Amino acid sequence: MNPTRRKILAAAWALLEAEEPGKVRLGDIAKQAGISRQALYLHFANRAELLVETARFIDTEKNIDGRLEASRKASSGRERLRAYCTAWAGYLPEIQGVGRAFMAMQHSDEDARIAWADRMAALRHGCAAAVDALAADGDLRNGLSRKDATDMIWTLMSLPNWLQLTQQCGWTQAGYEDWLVESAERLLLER
Amino acid sequence: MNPTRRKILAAAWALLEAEEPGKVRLGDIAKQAGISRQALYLHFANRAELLVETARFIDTEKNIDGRLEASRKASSGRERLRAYCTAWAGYLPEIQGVGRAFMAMQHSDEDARIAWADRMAALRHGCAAAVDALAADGDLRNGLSRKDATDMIWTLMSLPNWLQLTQQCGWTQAGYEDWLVESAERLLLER
DNA sequence: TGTCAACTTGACACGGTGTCAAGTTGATTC
DNA sequence: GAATCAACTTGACACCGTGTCAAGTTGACA
Repeated sequence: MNPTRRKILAAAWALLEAEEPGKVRLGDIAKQAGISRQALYLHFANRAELLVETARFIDTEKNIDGRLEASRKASSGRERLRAYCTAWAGYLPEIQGVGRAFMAMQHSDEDARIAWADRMAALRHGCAAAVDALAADGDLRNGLSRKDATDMIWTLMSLPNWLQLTQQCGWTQAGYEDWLVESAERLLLER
Repeated sequence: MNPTRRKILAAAWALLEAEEPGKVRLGDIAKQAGISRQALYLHFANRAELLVETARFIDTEKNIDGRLEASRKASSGRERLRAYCTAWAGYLPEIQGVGRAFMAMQHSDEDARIAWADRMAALRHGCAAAVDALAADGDLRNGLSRKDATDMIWTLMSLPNWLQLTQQCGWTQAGYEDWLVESAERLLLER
């Protein structure tokens, strides 16, 4: 990868983790990367695109796809649900900075809205796959449709929920993980 | 109440319900109220204060306090939990416009952040009271602390969750209400 | 007639994004 | 050694919404 581009993405990543993500300006990122603000526009069309690429950058650096993909190998639906929940729970703290920056832009920038929605759609596909595996095992709660089950767990896993529990309620990351797995099972499985 | 003030609040309310709340400008509200943009500042110091007062306005117009208070009268903890969940579920669609406007400001405006946090703190107090009632009845799930139970249900009830389920997943309001009550019970109660 | 409060019109500063234009610099190529 | 080219710099500026300031206008009431 282009070294300047890499410097910019690393700077964006670092700042979004360190500061209030909604308050990180493009000028701050440029300064952190050691270039001029205008040079950013030689590599990214606008703020939204920079955020998208930063998210992709983190994905590859942290091998996110591989981690999430691993849950596919689970033998049972229940096992798959657990694996997917823990993989996502481990992913969330990595991208929370970018995620919050996206959320801050949602209301003003259409591109940002779409980009974040895409990302959440990918998460939902994984949820749907886990639910399908549960249904195939006959483990899905009686009277619960696959769609509703998918919607529920997808909502449970959302970034705002993670933020509220870990940032506002003071839960540890481990506590959040346990809660997510257990809640998913309580809401989806027959007991 | 001062008639101009009332006109402004009604205009803000109407616009926040009708449009994308993050995109409603003060000028739009003024025009809708039939006054100049500057006249807004004769009644409210800034955007955040206008939103706060709009929320209070809706509260009194819809008798929100009374509705939420009614859940206190429940005889059992379980009944109280149900009543609080349904009361809040009925409240959410009323203030979703203002709520979204607040959420859009969270990242840029400290006043807005605090105002919304206050509101959510009030919701949490209600959650804690319901959890206490459950605990008094011995109905709280084994091994679940009151704080964790409160955090869980408080998070479940959040506006982002309502938005995701009803706006993105296409759930009906009734579907959301049923889900909230049932999920609260599944997560908090034994068995 | 005079006063006062509520409101209007119009101008402007501020901050962050994104654009435009005119350099500078260093490596490559003839 | 001169020309070229891409990457970058500096500096200016337009746009948008918020919030401020100043100078009118209007209508009620004394």
